[in-house]
Amino acid sequence: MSDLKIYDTYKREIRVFKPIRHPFVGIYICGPTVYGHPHLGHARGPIVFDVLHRYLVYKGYKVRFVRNITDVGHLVNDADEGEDKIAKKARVEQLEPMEIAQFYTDSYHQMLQALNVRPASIEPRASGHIIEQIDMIKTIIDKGFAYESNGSVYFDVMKYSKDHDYGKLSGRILEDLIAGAGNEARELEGQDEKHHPNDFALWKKAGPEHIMRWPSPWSTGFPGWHIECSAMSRKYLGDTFDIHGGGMDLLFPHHESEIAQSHACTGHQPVNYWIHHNMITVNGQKMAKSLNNGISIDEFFSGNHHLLEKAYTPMTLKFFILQAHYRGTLDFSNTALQASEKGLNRLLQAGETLNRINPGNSSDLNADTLKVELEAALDDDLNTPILIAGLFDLVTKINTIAAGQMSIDSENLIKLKALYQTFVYDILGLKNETESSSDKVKGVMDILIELRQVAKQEKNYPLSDTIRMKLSEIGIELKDGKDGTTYTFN
RNA sequence: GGUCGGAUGGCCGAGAGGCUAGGCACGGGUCUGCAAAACCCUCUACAGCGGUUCGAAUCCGCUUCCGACCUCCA
Repeated sequence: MSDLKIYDTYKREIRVFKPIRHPFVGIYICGPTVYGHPHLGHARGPIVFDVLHRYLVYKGYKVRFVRNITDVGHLVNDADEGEDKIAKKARVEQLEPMEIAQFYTDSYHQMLQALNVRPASIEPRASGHIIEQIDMIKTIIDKGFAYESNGSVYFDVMKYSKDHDYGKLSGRILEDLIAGAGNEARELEGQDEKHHPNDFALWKKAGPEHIMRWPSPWSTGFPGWHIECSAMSRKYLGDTFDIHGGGMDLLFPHHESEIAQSHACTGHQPVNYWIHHNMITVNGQKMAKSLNNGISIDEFFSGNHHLLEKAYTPMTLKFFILQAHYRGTLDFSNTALQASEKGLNRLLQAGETLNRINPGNSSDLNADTLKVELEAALDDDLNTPILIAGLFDLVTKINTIAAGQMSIDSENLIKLKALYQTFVYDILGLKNETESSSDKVKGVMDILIELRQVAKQEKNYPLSDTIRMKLSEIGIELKDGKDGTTYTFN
């Protein structure tokens, strides 16, 4: 099997993936902040990294997949100031902060399940790792890269920069950050607590309005946003681990700060491969509340949104996302979604056609060659569009065989079935969403099809068409083929 | 203002010096009582202007337009 090559944001090049300790692979993905229902954009990361996860398992690696839940520390206006998002929501709705975090965590999990995303090995919560975060902050202070100021603790970016590359991951130059054109208007409370404007908070002293608060050596307060990922990834994956993933929008300041904190704390680069996926756009622009183009996952699946012409299934969304490369932006549109819906249907349909094929004596295709081609697509920086193109070539071949214009021997047929199972279902994680029929339903369908067949033979077309139409109305499609009638549930 | 990325056929989207995506839509055909499905055929594009090259969508330069990040963000 050839090597997986993946684009590393830090080194800015495609690199061959080599785990630190073969065959173990540690992956950390930045999960959601649970203060609202997930929207369309939240689906991309889990889907992309799920394919990575599944493909690594396919390649024989033992993967520990960690995806966190941020349930503290994110602030409304600014990384260092303002109200905690979760605490704010709590006051508005008069609920316990943890109740809200739980509610939206469940909502997020429902999305993952609908999208057939494999569960994480560990799903740590920031609120459950306050001790680890405080510990890490202590170490960073001891090593001289952070200082306390009025009960809060800040990371000393200038000091860190003397011997380290702050800004390398996100391609930022410290001087530009300091100049910060466009940032002049920012008037931040507590900015005077910092030695330097670029310093970021590791611990914040809580004002009386903060409901979520924990004791610490410096004050009763709460951890800064970035420290949770550093503390949790270190706890479960070690000082240096294989892969860290997330959205491109997290590059700065979040991931940049993570590197700084972890490096300052442990003396090691925390991550070997940084993988970032791009954003989903609507009419060429990122989804944002101010543009009123945000579509929640629920709205998407129900079709209940002014930008949606109809409801789309989770698998349609997944397939739509997988038809584009993860590093490019992906523009949402109804026509594109509907194209994906039909394409997916064709792909899944061919999988069933495959089960009806009878092997012949000779073979017009070689399953081993196909396998190599499909793997090559994913090895090339997880190029799912190419993989899918290859699968559609397969669809054409399967259909041609089914139509009797090509043949396949039993050995290749068995391999082909396995190939289809592996790539379509196991790696891409697609599944058939139509209801599976019980034996009884199957029996009823057989009776109906037989009755209709009789009607057709008697040229009683009004009756046969009525049967077909009525079934269609309840979502069952009849298709008359050469070898009899088949049906699909819509 | 700074940094980084884009501009591909009707739409979505790969590719990345000579071959060629793929899906959907459109048009024609085979099959069929009709329909659907399936299959076959057709549709040959790379923002503009220069340059490098035997050859450029792909490399270089300039221009125009678009986006992301710089603040919470998947």
